[in-house]
Amino acid sequence: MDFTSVQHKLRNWYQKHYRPLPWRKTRDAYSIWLSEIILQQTRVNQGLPYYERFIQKYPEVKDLAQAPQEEVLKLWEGLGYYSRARNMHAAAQSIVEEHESRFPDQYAAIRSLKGVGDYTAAAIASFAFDLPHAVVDGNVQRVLSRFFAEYEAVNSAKGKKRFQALADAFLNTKDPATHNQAIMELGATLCKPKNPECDICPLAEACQARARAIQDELPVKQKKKYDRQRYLNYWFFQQAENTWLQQRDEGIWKGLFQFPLYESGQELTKDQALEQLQIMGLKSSDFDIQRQDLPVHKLSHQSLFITVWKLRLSPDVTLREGIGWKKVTVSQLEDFAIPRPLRKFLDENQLTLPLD
DNA sequence: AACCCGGGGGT
DNA sequence: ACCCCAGGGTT
Repeated sequence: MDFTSVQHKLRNWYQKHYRPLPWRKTRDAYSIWLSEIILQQTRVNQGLPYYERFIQKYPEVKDLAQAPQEEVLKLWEGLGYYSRARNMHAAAQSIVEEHESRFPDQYAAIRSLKGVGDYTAAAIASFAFDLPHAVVDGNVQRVLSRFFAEYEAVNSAKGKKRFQALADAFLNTKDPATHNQAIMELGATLCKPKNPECDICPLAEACQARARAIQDELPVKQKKKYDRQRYLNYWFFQQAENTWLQQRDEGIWKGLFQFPLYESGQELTKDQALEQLQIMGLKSSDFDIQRQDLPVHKLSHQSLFITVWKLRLSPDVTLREGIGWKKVTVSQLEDFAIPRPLRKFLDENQLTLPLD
């Protein structure tokens, strides 16, 4: 099938309506890579300030490679999916070591970088080097599913192959960079999940979903995940100006810092909390205790019920520290990468700290 | 194939 | 309350 005509309509539309985003003003592969990692599962408006901060702090790949991981995580704080930051950091170091600090310019080498999958590799290859690789992200899946009235589920193994094949066939190989940008921009601004603006869509005439009025049925997605409920109890010890942190070593928020954690199967009563503290070697006369339940932290796949137990320790008590605990002053807390709900807790309690 | 990994904004 | 976002890695 010949897509020349619609490709040109798409391209013309894009050149007239695109949003002037900072990573669209450069051909620098490092900058483009940085933007693509930040934008994975992240809206443009949410990622923008982070992109500016990273470029400012790490102008070149070598700067990122040389930074301490905890500094990178701190800069990433609040953006979520922290493995992106860890992988990006490791990839920067591999570029320095294996590519002489030059960002690789071949698709296979780009694709082999940590944290770079099919989408991101195609994006970098086309945007930075004009290589003819078609991107397939959520926007593209939506546009193509409608344009071709394709009912195969976008998240099944078969569907992924199918949509990559459609994207490959639709790609304008004479200007893959603009084509890729354009189809994503169309999905982001006109061909939206709900209420697509078909009236002003450059692909409207050839769109099969529009012809059949089935835009709302597409794209098809396979079932959702169940919602796990977890109960996180944080011991916010305070003794004079000191408090304690521990670094997470697995699962959600890996690498970030939190107060010492006790996770329970259900919401903890005060008596149960006191029992746990006793197991940790504390007598009830050693501290004042006050609980604060944080707003339920809802994620795409789990709900976190977080309780912060504020514990003011007597000056003469020696806390028996757990493995990996770290004693810091309350004023140092701002220097650590801390999960969003705990950071909010700290921000909102700032005025009352320390608790005497 | 199924599951894990954050946080926020639109509807 | 639910959906989705410039997805990728692990099991």
